[in-house]
Amino acid sequence: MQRFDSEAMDNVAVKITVSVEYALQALLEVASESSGERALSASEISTNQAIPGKFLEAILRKLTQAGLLISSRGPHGGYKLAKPAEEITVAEVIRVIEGPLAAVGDRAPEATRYRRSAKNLTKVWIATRVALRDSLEAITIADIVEDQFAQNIKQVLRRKDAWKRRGT
Amino acid sequence: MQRFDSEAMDNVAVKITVSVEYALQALLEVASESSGERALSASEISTNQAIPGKFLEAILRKLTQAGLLISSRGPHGGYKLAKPAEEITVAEVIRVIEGPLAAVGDRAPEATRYRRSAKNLTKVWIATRVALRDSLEAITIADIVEDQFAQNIKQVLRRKDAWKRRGT
DNA sequence: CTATATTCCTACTAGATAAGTAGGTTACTA
DNA sequence: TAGTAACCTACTTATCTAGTAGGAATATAG
Repeated sequence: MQRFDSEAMDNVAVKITVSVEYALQALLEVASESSGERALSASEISTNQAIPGKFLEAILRKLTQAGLLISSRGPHGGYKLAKPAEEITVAEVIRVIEGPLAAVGDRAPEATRYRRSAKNLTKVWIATRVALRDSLEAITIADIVEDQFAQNIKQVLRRKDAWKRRGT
Repeated sequence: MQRFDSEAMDNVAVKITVSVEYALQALLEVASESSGERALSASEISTNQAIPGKFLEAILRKLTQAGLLISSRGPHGGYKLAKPAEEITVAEVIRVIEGPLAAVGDRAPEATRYRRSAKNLTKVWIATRVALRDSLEAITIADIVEDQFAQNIKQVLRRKDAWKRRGT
């Protein structure tokens, strides 16, 4: 199952939470059904993607309130995409579920201030945020469903070391 | 002081912790002094960079144990870089202090598995990790002290939107 | 050899966050 | 009007973050 060894691996710089995972799984499930105009219920998504039911409901509600999904109640109710899958980016989903893409302590990257020799640290955080944006804003729900990523992303995925861990 | 508004901003995808900030500030301080071969004490670093003393000590110890710093005790003791500042990358520092660069839930990106329409989600996490690596492994302590970043990083920093927040 | 400076080590803590669970309320529709 | 489904509020348990406290080991100067 290849989890990180519990020793010395407690923390991590970029942590994609399971909430974000679930949100994307749900959107992908809805997107792949959405051609038929049928609404997908929370419990269908829950069983199809193996996500705890009540937890998923909260996530779907967030996505609905943020305008990514449209919900309808009662029999044959459920969720549909509020806009084309081509227009929903991974970055957008993360921002809805977790907030800003990048933070340093609890400040925005451009709000950090350092003294003396550390003056230029802010530039590091800015560059990091840009790197993330360039990647996550370039990938849409439609791309993932259809396995049709942009050229630069495809190049990245072909790199031999991309799939290998560093260290340890 | 431009912190994130406490509403709806609790979480974040990429969180650089203050431990990592402190570690980099400390290394930068040591690097800028290190020309004179003088060792810098924890309390000097603490006051120069405004970092809580005892907290900093623990971080310096980690950096020492990981082989980034060399320590000496007693009067005139303190810390020096264990290798040239050009050979210490930001990615390396993050891995020492926090562990792996990227995690999804508590798994490594390549260890994630999804079903049905979510099959290709793993590729998203791989691409994200590569984006981070390309940025953070390209920046060294020397680059930051001297304000001499690589060309691609400099280009990124000149982009008009790099310094602006999205959303909100 | 002793006082002092400094790193090293262990333990504790308050508050926040992550990942759920439980139970009920509202709304739609057949 | 019965059942299906979304909606809402509250609670829980374990872990992590950003510290603090107090002392033990070690090197140097006089």
